[in-house]
Amino acid sequence: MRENPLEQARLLFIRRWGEMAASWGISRTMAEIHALLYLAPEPLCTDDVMEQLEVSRGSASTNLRQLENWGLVFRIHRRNDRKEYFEAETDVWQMFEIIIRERRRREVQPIVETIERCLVLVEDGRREISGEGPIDVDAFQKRFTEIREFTEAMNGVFNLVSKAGRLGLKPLAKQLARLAR
Amino acid sequence: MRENPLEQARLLFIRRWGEMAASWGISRTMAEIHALLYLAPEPLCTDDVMEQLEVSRGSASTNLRQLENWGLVFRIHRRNDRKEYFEAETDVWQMFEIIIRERRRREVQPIVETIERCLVLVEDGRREISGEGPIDVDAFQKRFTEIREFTEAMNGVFNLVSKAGRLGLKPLAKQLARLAR
DNA sequence: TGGACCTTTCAGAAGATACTGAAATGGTAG
DNA sequence: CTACCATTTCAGTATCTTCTGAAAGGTCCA
Repeated sequence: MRENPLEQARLLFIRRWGEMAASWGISRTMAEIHALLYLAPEPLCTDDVMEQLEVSRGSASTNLRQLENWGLVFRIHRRNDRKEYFEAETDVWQMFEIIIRERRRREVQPIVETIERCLVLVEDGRREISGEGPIDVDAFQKRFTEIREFTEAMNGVFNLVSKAGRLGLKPLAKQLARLAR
Repeated sequence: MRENPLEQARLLFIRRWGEMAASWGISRTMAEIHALLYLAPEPLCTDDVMEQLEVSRGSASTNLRQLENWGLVFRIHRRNDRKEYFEAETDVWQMFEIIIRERRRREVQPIVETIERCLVLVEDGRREISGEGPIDVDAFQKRFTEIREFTEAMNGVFNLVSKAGRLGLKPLAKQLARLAR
């Protein structure tokens, strides 16, 4: 089994996927579980995960739950079997959409709201110090508006890409990509 | 100073930028320093950073160096002044390009290479087990090719977006974005 | 050459994050 | 209701990351 190339590929991918996740603020184990399920030909149960990745029951449970919350993994019940099985989303475009949507909600939204708040504060400040001092309020404000414009543009780009994926327009995305060169 | 709205905005933004960074695998302090410099009307020196963010000299030095390595911050020398000053890249499109280019090089490239390697291994495995057992090699291989296609498409999209920014075609990016709705 | 001034480095400390193992909880069938 | 099986929770622990403070390293000028 150790020198079976298919098995080698499987283990290599799982390891690398976990390593990469670390630099993206995702725990190594969670990513490894995701990779394991992504490659699995059929749903796995908690004990399969524990055994294959050598993690504790607690860790497996917690991470599977989190993956489920992200919407990247589904819980499956089987008749005459109390165990729960888990299956990964295998459409990479769908995965992309899920990840972007969730990260936007959890991590981008707060900064967008902060920018809006900052712009309000800058307006307040501008009124307060009108005709006073050498402070360049315009330049200060510009830093905020530019970030806002950027996030709006990015928002749109991601919508476009995910729409392209959803409609099965993968070739279109490629086409778009080629345009850029 | 505490109730000056401009100052409030500045502190709020720095705080939030640092918090957000944590979920993206970037250290809080490094992000705060970046935000501080991004909003600063003129270059700051190490002591300014230490004072304003209440961090040690070692931390300031290390993080400034890292930001410089990323290309997000520039080191500036002044005549008749031994101190070094630091200034942030303020063009957000440029920032985006830098961040994507660096993360791609450091974090996406390894997974791409792994995928290629996996595909080679799968071909080896296919030969080895030809006409044997019930293992569905095709399905297994498909998981890898789909990720490869996806990364290629993404690559192209990012090239397009960064080109749009580079050419000053920000309105185009917005237009593209609107298309998606 | 020596001293003033700054930056970098790094060992140890602090802090954050994730994991373990076991107890508590939940749910199902007899 | 009880026994059984599986999942969840959580306090304690391990591990990894980042920070601190001080010493070492550079550089410039008198």
